[in-house]
Amino acid sequence: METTGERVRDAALELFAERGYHGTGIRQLAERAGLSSASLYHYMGTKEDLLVAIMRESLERLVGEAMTLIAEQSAPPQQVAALVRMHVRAHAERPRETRVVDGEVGALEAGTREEIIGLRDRYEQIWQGVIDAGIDAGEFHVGSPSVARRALLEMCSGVARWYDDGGALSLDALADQYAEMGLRLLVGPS
Amino acid sequence: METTGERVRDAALELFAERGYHGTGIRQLAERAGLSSASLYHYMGTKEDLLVAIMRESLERLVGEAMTLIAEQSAPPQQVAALVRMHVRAHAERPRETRVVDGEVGALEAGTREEIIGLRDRYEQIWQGVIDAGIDAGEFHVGSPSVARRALLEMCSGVARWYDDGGALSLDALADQYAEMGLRLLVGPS
Amino acid sequence: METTGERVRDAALELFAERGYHGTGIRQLAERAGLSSASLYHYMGTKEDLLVAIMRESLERLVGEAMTLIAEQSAPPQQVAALVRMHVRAHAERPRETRVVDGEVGALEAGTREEIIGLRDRYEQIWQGVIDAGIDAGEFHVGSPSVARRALLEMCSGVARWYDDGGALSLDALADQYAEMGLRLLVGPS
Amino acid sequence: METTGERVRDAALELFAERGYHGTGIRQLAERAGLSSASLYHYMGTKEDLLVAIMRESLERLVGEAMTLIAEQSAPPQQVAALVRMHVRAHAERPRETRVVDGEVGALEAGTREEIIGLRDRYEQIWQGVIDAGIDAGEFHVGSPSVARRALLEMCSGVARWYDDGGALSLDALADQYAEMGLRLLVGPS
DNA sequence: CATGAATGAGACTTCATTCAT
DNA sequence: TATGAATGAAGTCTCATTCAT
Repeated sequence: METTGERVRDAALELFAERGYHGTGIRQLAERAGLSSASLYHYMGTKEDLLVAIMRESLERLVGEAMTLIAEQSAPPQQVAALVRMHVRAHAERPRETRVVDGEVGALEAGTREEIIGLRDRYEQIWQGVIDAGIDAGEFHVGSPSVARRALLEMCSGVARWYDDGGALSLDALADQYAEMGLRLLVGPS
Repeated sequence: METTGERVRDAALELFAERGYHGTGIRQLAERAGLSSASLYHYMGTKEDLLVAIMRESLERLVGEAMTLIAEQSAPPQQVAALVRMHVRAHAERPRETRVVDGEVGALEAGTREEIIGLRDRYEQIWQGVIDAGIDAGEFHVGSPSVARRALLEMCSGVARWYDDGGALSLDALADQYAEMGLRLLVGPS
Repeated sequence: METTGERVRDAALELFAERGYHGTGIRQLAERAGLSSASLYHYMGTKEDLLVAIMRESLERLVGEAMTLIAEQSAPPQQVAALVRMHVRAHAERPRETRVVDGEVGALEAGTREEIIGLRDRYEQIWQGVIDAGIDAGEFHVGSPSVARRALLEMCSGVARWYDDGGALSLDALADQYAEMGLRLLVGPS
Repeated sequence: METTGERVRDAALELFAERGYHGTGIRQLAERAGLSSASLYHYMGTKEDLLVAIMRESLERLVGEAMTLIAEQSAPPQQVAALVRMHVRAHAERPRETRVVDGEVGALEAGTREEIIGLRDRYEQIWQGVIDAGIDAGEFHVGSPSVARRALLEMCSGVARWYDDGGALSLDALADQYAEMGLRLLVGPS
C-alpha cells in the first residue's frame, strides 16, 4: 500500500525524469498523482522542495551504500568492483531518480544547490579514495586520478540513460560487464 | 565581427546549457543577446527552432568528423583512438553545445525529435561499426559490443560536464588519457 | 442569480457582438466579467471554445425550435409563417448571439468550423424542406427554390442588425410584418 | 496593368473579407501584395485608412449608381426594380468589398465610423424615398415602411454571402429573381 | 522605391502558489 | 483532508508602426 505522499513523490519522479523539472507543471504533477493541484500542497512544500527531497534521498542512499561496501572489502580492486556494481545497479533499477539527480542540479536555488553538490562530492570522494588507494598500492595505473574517477563515474551513470529493464541483458550481466570495464580502465594492460 | 544572428545563437547556447531549455525564457534570451524580445524574432523562428538548429549543427559536425577520421585510419584501434580524441575534444571545447545536445532531446517536439535522434543514431553507428570491426579482427574483447559502445560514449561525453578550459589539464593531455582509457576498455588485459 | 460561468459567457457574447471575435481581447473579456484574465481560464477552455459554445447553443436551439414548429403545422404556408416568426423573434431578442453566429464562422478553426456549418446547414434544410413542399403543393411560386430560401433567411436574420428592443415597434408587430413579407415572397401575386 | 497601390488595395479586400479586419495582419497583407511590410507603408497610411478607403469607395459608388438609376425612371416600381438589380449585381460581382462594408463598420474609430455610417445612411435614404413614394402612389402596401426598407436591403445584401460566380445561376437570372421578390415584398397580394 | 532592423505594446495562455470553505 | 476559486507574474509569440540605409 502506497501512501498519498509516496504517490506524489513518484509522480514527480516520473515527470521530472520524462520532461525535466522546468518542463513539468504543478497541474501535470497533480493529475499524475490523482489529486487537485491545491491538494498537492498538503503533501509537499514547494515544487523545488520535491526536487530536493528526491535528490537528497537518492544521494544519501548512494553514500550510505558506498560506505558500507568499502567497509566490507579491503583491497582496492574489489572495492572498485563493488562500487561499480552498486552504482550501475542503482542507475539501471532507478533510472528516473538518477537521471533527475544528474540532470537537474542546475534547477536548484543557490542554497539547496550547495547542499546537494556537497552530498554528491562526498559520494565522489569515496570513489576517489578507493582509486587513490589502488594507485598507491601499485594496482592501478592511470594518467590523472581525478580524470579516471570522472571517466569511471560518467561511464557508469550513463546506464540510466539507456538500460532497458525488459531487454535481453540482465542486471547481473550488466553489472558484471561494467565491473570488468571499470577495472580495465584503472588497471591497464599488463 | 559577430553578426546579430550569431549573437542570438550564442546566447541560446549559453542559456540552454546553464538553465536548460525549459528553464530559459525568451526575455532572458533577448537580454543576453542585447535585443528586445520582439526583435529576437527577426533572427529566429521559434524557440524550439533555435534548439533544433544548435543540435543539428553539432551532430552534423560530429558525424562529418567521424567519417573523415575513420577514412584516414584503417585499423580499428587507431580508429577508436581517433574517434575518442575527436569526441573528447569536441566535448571539452564546446561543452555547452554538447550538453544541450545530450540533455535536451526530450524537449523537442515529436517531428524534430525523430530527426535529431536519427542523426545521433548515425553517429553512434559509426562507433559501433569500428568496435565491431575490432572484435572481428580479434583486437577487442568485450562482453556485449553495444554495451561497450554505450559505456565508451558516455564516458567520453561526460567530459562536457566537468572539464575546465582554464584548468591545469591541457586538451591534448585530456585526449591522450581518454584514448588510452578507451582502448583499455575494449582491448582488455593481455 | 447568475453563476460566474454565465457571466463569462455573457461578457463574451456582448464583446464578440460589439467588436468581433478577433477584435476582443482576453483582458477586455476578463474585465467585463469582473475577473482577472488568469481567473477567466477557470471558466472556459480557450477563447475559441467560448465562441464555439455560443454558436453551438444558438444553432441547436434554432434547430430544435424549428423542428417543433413544423411538426405542429402541416400546411407549408403556416409552417413558413411559424418559422419566420420564430427566427425573427430569436434575432430580435438575442441579436448579439445571432450576429456572432452569422458573422464569426470565419474565425473558427477548420475542425469546429465544419461542425458549426453542419448545424447551420441542418437548420437551413428544414426551411428548404418546407419551401419545397409548398412549391410541390402549388402554393408557392418562385424562380429558384434555393435562392428563395436564401433571400428569405437573409431578410429575417438581418433583424439582428437593426431591431431596437426599446423602440416603438413591438416584437409581435415585427414578427407579423415579417411573416406577411415572407409569404408574399413565396406566394407571389395572385 | 495593375499599379502597386491597387495590388495593395486588392490584397486588403481579399484578406479583410476572408479573415476580417482584426483577423488580418499587416504581414499577411504585405505578403499577399508581394511587398515587405515596410514597403506597404509607401502605398497606404495606416491599416485603418485602407479599410476606410475600401468602404468609402464602395459606398460612394453605390450612392452614385442609385442616384443615376432613380433619375432614369420615374415610377416607384421600376425604380425599386432598378435599385434591386443594381444592388444585387454589386453584391454578387464584388462580394468581398460589400462584405467588408457590411461587416467591419464596428472596426472603425469613432471619427471615421461617423463618416461611413453617414454614407450608408444616404444610400438607404434613397431606397426609403422610393419606397415611400410608392406607398404614397398607392402602389406599395407595407406595414412599416422602414421595416420594409430594411428587410429589402438585408435580403439583397445577403447575396454577397452566398452567390457563387462559377455556379449555374447567371447574374442576370439572379437579378431578375430578386427584382421580382423585391416587388412582391412591397406590392403585396392583389 | 524598397526593405531589414527594431520595438513597445499587447496577443493568448500557463505558471506556482494561496486561501476560504 | 480536499478542492474550487483566485491571481500576479511570466510564458511564447505577433501586433502595427517607424526609420536609417
